[in-house]
Amino acid sequence: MRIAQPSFSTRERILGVAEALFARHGFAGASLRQVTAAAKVNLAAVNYHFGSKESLIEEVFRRRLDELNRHRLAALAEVDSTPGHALEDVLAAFIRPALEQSMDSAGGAAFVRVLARAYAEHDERLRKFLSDNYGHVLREFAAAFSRLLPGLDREELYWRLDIVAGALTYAMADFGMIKRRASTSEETHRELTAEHLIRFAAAGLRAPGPRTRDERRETIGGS
Amino acid sequence: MRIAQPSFSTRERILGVAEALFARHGFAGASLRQVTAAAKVNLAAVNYHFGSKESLIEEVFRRRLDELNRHRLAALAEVDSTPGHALEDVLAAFIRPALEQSMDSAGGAAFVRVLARAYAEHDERLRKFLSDNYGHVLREFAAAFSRLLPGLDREELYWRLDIVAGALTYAMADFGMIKRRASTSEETHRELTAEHLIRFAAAGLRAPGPRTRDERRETIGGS
DNA sequence: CTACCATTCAAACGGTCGTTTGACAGGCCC
DNA sequence: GGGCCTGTCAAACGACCGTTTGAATGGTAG
Repeated sequence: MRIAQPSFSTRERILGVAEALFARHGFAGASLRQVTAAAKVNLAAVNYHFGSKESLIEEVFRRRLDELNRHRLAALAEVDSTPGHALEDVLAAFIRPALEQSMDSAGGAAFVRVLARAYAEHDERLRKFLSDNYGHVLREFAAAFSRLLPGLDREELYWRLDIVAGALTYAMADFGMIKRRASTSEETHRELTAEHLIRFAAAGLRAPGPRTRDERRETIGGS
Repeated sequence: MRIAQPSFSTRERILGVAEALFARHGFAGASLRQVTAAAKVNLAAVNYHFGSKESLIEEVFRRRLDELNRHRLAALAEVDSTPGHALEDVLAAFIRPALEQSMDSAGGAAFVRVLARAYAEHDERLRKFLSDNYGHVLREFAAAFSRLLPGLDREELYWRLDIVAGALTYAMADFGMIKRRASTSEETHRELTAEHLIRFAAAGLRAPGPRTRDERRETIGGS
């Protein structure tokens, strides 16, 4: 596997390789020696350019999250300005940029695993860092969803968006047992994943609220 | 935080503490020295009782997964033998035991983070181990779901179950932004989570299939 | 009591870790 | 030219890692 790209600067090569190795072995599991060796740079270069391993980790996050957030907000803005847009369109604006980045050729695939790992690490420092970069995006989307789901109160909506985010994170990191068949390309697989997620999430978001439980009976009794 | 419980055997104390520390710092991040110190046992005890750190990790998994699978299958068997049971009941058999374990007082809470971490680690060895212990349970549930959703073909069902598993894992590990309020007890919070997950997942599973996309229009066009 | 066995223990093994150091090279401005 | 800043490099620092060793411990069977 090609990791180092000598045409890039030392700093960028470190970032790219670190992303790939953090994804594969975790933050604690990937050592600076592995990173610098794979990037074909000197060991001391990390501490020179980033100060510490911890700062390197943060920089790996910042680079990708800035890009993802830009794409998401741009997609949301376009959807929002389209009259008569549907719930599925807002979901697509949230889900598609993430999946696209998760399968982009230049290392984005690695990053989503890094992101999933960060969630798993459950580190408070890192969580705050993510919330700072992520929070306002999620709030904007919540507002867009709220406009399309006027019957849903705020708390109920946040519950459901939380579930959507969970399913998306899981899908991006390719955790599940659904394996891409060798016959289907990455793009096709991404498109399939996006369609399934959007369809599932739209139905889930539209589900009847907790109070009006009676409406379920007619559907349940069916078979 | 109380970790060591001197009344338990050395072996069990190591397992409990290891679970807690793996959850907090990861498999690579938690050292045997930290584990043995917190468990108040000798450093060599791990290699004596488990052979290696790797085997200790596997044992941490086996202990909890055996219990979880037993509960899930028992709940499924009871649901299956109830005439006229609903999709929500099968979902409850899948989701409730997991959430119960994730909030049980004796360290189960830590385990789900360990589980989430294992997913994130994406290690092939560990993944196979999980699939061996997990696979047949998931297949049984898939069959039960299939009976209640006769219109859904096999592949579509697996896609959706994958999404449910993702949302459940995410919810168990408490990744999301929905925070339990100080006023609500753990049990109440667990019950709320279960209800939301079940309602959301039931709607997602019942969503119209990919072929018959036209049916969505009436729902979308609404607002 | 003796012999045995499972268990615990302190100590040490070789290795790898993140970080620091000081020397060295080259471009750039004065 | 000389001084300076940026970047790279090999080497070393102390700390911590998983594992192994061999002796000590204590209960139990013969």
